[in-house]
Amino acid sequence: MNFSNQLIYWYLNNRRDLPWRNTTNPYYIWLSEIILQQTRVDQGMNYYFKFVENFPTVNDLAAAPEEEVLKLWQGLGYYSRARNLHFSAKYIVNQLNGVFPSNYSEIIKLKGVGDYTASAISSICFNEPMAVVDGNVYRVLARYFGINTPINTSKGIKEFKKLAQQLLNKEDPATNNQAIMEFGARMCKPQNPDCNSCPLNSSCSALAKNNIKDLPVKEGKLKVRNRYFNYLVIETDENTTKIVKRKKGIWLNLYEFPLIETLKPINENELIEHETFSNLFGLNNVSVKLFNNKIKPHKLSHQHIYAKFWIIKIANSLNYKHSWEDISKYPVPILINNFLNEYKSDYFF
DNA sequence: AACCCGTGGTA
DNA sequence: TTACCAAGGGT
Repeated sequence: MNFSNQLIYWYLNNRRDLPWRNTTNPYYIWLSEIILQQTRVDQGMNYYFKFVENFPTVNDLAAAPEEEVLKLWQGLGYYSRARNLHFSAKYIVNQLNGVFPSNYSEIIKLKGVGDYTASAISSICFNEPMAVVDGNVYRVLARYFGINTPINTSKGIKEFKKLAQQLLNKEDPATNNQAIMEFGARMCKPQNPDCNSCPLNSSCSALAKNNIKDLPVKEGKLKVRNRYFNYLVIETDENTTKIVKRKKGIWLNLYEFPLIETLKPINENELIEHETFSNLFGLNNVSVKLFNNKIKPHKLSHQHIYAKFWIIKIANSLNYKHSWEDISKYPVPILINNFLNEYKSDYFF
């Protein structure tokens, strides 16, 4: 048995029964693939159920306001996935008469769909012989064939795609693609792979050379940027506050409290003297109190955000019309959601 | 090519 | 605790 057929044989005896494995409806496969980008199955599962339930068809998704889509996506991260998903749903309904594209070259035109996702959908739903190359495939191929080309270079991307395509079982690309990914996720894991019970252990290069921990090779290291956020949590006499929509960068189109970002941590006096602060409150009589004395950084892939939540009490409620109950309807970053849960738990539970 | 975009699990 | 990184894609 060749490499791919051994993987398929293993897969047919070891596959998990996942909800998106019981359908070839391209809309559902698309949903699952977008949700699972850079996301573990355990983390994405409930989101898949939520999306299928709230948007049973691509028409339902297209008809929803973006805020509703982002709210359902809240907590999953990489929110451009949700924005692109929604954009592409509208494209399918308005430009393609609601018919999901049925081949690789049309599928990859969808926003948020790259080579991996187009290969996955076209093979699983339409039996098109396009090999998927995700993190699992890089790892399995690099180890088994002893390839040390860095996987995050254009050379590596081409090399692994070509090899995966050569290895692909063209009779059953759907099963082959899912087999190699499942194999990478559960047998040839990043740490502590189960080499003892691996069906390929007698011919694996990395096992023979004892360099499993060095493969796959990744180039460069991402640098983490520190940012200092000062959120202005307004409390008016009428029990209202204010949130605003983010217009750029991280958490685009999600909501947060009015923000003053600084290059270094600042204290209360520096906050009050800040230009943005005086522009907002002018000569109004406000009281300021820091909610979180202990600042725990909110860690993203390449940013550490040190957020202070300043409670601003003000009599005038003219410009601050959000009730605290309303805020739970808006999509917010986890950082904001965690604060809300601590600060106004009465309203949310 | 280099950088940006989240959150949570694991060792 | 830090570091890695997960069914990647856009610019």
